[in-house]
Amino acid sequence: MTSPIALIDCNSYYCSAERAFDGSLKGVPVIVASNNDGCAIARSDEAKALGIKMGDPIHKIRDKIEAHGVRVLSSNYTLYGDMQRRVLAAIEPFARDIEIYSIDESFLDLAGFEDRDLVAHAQAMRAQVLQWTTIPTCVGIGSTKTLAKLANAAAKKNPIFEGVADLRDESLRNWVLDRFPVGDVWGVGRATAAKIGELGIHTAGQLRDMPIKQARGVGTVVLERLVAELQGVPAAVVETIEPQRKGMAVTRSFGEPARDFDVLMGAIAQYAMRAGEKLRSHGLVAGRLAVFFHTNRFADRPQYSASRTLAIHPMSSDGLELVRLARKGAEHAWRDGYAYTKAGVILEDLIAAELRPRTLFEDEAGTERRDRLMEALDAINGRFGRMTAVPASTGFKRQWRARADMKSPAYTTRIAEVPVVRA
DNA sequence: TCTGGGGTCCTAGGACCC
DNA sequence: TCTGGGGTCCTAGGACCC
Repeated sequence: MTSPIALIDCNSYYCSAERAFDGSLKGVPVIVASNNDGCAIARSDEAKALGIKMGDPIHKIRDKIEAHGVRVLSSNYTLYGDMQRRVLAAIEPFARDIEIYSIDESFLDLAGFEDRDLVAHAQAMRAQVLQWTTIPTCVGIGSTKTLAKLANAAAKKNPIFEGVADLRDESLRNWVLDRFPVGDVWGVGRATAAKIGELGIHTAGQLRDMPIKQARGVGTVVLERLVAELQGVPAAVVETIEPQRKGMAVTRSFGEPARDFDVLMGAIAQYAMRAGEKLRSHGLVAGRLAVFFHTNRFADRPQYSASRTLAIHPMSSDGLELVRLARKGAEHAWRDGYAYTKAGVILEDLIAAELRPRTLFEDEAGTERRDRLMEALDAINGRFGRMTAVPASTGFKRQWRARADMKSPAYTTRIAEVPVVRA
């Protein structure tokens, strides 16, 4: 008998986090926009009811926004990250182990809690999160991660569950699975849904009943595992230790297109510096750097997209070295005459800094000097804000900087911006 | 005028080796 | 006339997720 798994996730998380500090957002449609205020990435129930979809470009729903007084906010990741800590603190006593799956979702290993009424247990957990953070949540319970995820979606969609769906009971599970669109199953995307749709599989129940060998043939091992999980056979466990990350990226769309190399390089230099900072904050070094940039693929204009990958040798987290390599790649890939709207720096081949292989003829003293320089840079930028101290190559005008015109304050992480309650 | 950012995993196919 | 087989490693690209 496997122990029950729960998935708890926050409803309209970014919107809910914003509402925690701004009462005027309650009861009205709210959307949080992606970087550059480009598209809607979180919608309150009221906004969903207006037909605003995930990923809708803001400029295409302007009419709706104005007609219904939709409040649009730029994303404030510092706030969402800090609120996540508080949500996790509320959840912690209710599970044996927690796997943080995303900024607003966690899998819980409920081993040891089986003897309790798990629905009541989950309701108590939701109440705790709500009380500590004002953020509403839903909980799904099942014998596998896929079923817990599916239960969670059911709890969200169907009010009869009152926020908690426990699908360990077979007849209830069958009832839900038979009504659950296969395209909404965790791991079934557009391509897979179309492929198995042709075979007459349209519900989660039908996918569960697909012969496992056929699943392997139609999809890959991924679909095979998914069918097993729907049948209640775990193909994955709640992972309690954070796995070593494999890559990291800093990529951005520009507020204004870049037409000359220096402007583009300014953005790329900043991303490379930021990537180095991220590496160092995780105690990692990278062995490979990729730099890319491209034109706006939605625009009816000449298109160009380029990327270059370079070895970082010796492996390093030195921001200035990353900038140097990124420049080399960008120079190589550069083509005149285009309006570039997005660029990025991606680091791969990551390992812990202390495991970094030493190379022959390494300039030990030089490396150490650089390490100290980076330490000082991190200290300055940590204390006075990102981008306080930067290499001159990032430029001074930074006209590529993203728009974020409707960003909420750093309510919880910046003393000058904490909310003030007046008597 | 204006369409996000950051991840993971899997597979196929080429290079290379013995 | 007759021209292997099997393994590893790496990369690019697809699919999917939040």
